[in-house]
Amino acid sequence: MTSRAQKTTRDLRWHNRSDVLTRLYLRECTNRNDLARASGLSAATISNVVSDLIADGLVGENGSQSSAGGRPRSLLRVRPDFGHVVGVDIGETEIRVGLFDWTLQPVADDEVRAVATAQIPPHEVADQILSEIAAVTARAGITPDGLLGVGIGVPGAGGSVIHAPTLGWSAVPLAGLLRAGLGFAPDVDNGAMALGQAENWRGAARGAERAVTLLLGIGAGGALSMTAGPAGRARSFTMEWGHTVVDLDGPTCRCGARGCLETYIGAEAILARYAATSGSAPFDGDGVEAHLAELVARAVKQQEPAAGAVLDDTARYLGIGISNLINLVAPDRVILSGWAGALLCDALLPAVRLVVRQHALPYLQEFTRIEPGELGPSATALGAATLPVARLLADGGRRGDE
Amino acid sequence: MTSRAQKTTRDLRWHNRSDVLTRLYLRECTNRNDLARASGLSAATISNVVSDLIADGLVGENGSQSSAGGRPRSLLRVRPDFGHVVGVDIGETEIRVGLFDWTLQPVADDEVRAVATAQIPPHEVADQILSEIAAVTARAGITPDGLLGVGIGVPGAGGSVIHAPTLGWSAVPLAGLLRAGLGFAPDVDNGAMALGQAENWRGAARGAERAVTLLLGIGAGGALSMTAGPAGRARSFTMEWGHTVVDLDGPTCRCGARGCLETYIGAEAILARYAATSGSAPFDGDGVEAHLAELVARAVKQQEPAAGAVLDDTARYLGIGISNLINLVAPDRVILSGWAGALLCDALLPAVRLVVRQHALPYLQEFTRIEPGELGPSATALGAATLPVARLLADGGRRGDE
DNA sequence: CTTCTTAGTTCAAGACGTGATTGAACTCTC
DNA sequence: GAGAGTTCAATCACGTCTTGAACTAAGAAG
Repeated sequence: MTSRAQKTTRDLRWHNRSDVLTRLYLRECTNRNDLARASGLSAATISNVVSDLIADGLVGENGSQSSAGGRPRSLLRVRPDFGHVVGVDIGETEIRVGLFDWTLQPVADDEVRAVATAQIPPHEVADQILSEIAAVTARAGITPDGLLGVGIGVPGAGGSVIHAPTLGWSAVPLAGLLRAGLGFAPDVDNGAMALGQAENWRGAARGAERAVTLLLGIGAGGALSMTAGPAGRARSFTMEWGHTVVDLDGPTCRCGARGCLETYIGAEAILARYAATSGSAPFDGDGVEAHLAELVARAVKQQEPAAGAVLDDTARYLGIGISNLINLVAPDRVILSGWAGALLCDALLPAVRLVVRQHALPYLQEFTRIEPGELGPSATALGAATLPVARLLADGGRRGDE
Repeated sequence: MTSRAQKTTRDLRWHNRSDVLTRLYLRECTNRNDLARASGLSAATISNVVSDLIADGLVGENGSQSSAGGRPRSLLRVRPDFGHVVGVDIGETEIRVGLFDWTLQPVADDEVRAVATAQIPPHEVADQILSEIAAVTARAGITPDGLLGVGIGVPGAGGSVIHAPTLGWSAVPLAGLLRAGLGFAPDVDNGAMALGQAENWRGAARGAERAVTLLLGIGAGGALSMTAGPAGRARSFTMEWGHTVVDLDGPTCRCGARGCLETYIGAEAILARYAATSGSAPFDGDGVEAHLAELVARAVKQQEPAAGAVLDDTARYLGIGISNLINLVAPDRVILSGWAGALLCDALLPAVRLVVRQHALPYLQEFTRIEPGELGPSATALGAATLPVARLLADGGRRGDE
């Protein structure tokens, strides 16, 4: 109930420390002078804070840079060897576990385990996660309790209890299930949101003030992350974009409503539409990714009009769905991600942009750029890894005991 | 560019002052002890801050309240006589100017001037506003330059330049136009957002963490306001809800797209639908409010099936539009306001709630309450008046010169 | 070698919040 | 009805913070 903003003079220091550390982490600043200018703090304070950060091993001096005829600036950089984090991506068909240093450089190849997550009870999912974490850390010669944190991206809503309709999870205390095995509580949150944060820090949403990250796959999730103006910390929330109605009398969606966007741009919906128009065998639910990839390939080669038509329609639906988002939340960046997003982007992006230009309100779309995600297939695991790092940055790099 | 969060120990004080003042203003706390508990500050600090606030005339002691066998608590209350604010509602057909004390109690009847705001140039609108402000303040024996601030709600997006499609405004520097006449810059922002803030403070959205306020009229605007968790300040933004597509192949909207929600639930759209089904004379564009009121009356009396059917459809469209919002931003409160909202609420609310129950995702709608606005016909002017007050609270009650 | 320029540190001063202590105001019980 | 108990509020010494100014460090230019 009591507000967690800084109250005492001591909190003030932690706040400033967090500010400085975050700027260094995001590489907005590389020396003490920059930091002073950007943060509005005095050079004296920067000096104090930076020496604390160096003493704690979070930051290091890394050579120097000559300045126009004066003492050279000593370059400051976050030290990758401060510690490691793990990112876990819980998908519908697999669990992917990545190990990164805390600057988000991968340290080992991801551990990927095929698991029908929706068909086994949550506590077994938790066990699988623990064993994969043990495997990936062992392979890198680290013990799990030496980690700075573990982040977990789920296809649902975050909090202490997880609701994830696609997994059939309702009020699952995932963090609690993992706490005992890890020795500390992991950071669990929506995968799209986590991915959005990763794109914000290192990917296609760098510099955006209000970015929407869309996760296209079998479903269509989304997350809005706002840097919240010059004052506040970044703030994100999840959007069930796939379950917004774009056709009052459209087909029935698995959520029960009619005409949800997902029934038009979900991977299975696209394949079903193709099967219907091309007269080919109806899609049987297996190997969605491969089928969609083939469909896109055919359309690109322009050998098959039916494939092209299906993708044209998809572009229209996508564009309308994105236009709705633009009119509602006025993002300055829209990132298309997820495995289906990656497949569709090359072929569809120009068409989608055109549809948006026709549908979204001009004064809103004017500032909106629509871009493909830049973070590749393990993007969501990387995104999940940002969760504990974000907490670390917000705390100014405080370890548990300090 | 430099972040405006508190850096120096002095900013810390202003921050705490703002916190305390806001709690008193919103009547979350009524005495020093409450304040200490709620804010997390020590009793000593509360004591200091409160005496500052009293010395500055922002807060007064107002009797006392017996405590369980001890010294009675002295009741603290924000002093209405600290100053006045003006709220201006720029509608499509009229300008309404209200004078309030800074606790938002009306001081004089609103000045209302019928102005076809879309048909005269912005600088004339500005002149009209200035003369109405002069009139309403003169009537209360106040001079405009003694005001704490002036807030202006526009049907569009805020900032230093206003975009308001319904008025045909594009990049109008309204604040600049008014600055010279007022002697200070007014706070200009979206009307729905301002209204949302008012409902948040004094109306149907009290206590909500994430409230969506919908402004129903000829168009359909919306605003999302978040209290942003325990740490941050409230944060709001505008949504062009009326221009989200709910029917891919629906009728063409004035924005150019097809199947916008506005073409189903806009007041004129409802009347057009009625004219079409009842075979009565097509709506001629004049006296929208009266026509809609009559339609609702007929439906309620159940004398005319056509009227009832039109409203049933309207409830369905409204419900779907609201469900989309719930799935996207997961509000815990949805407020239906605006003149059309007021007319429709009594008749439609149960039906709307039912539609939402069927369409929105269960785990999201579970926490969402849909309520009519509580603030009456001058709600938007009142909302506009919250704009300068919000700034005052955020500054801890700092006047310009301090 | 001296002077200039820029980067970073040190130090005293001013401001803040806190806990402990004290004072104030009222109720309850004997 | 007087003292004990209780609750509210103000005061003060202390530790911590940021800041501006003075100062040191380190290289460039002349």
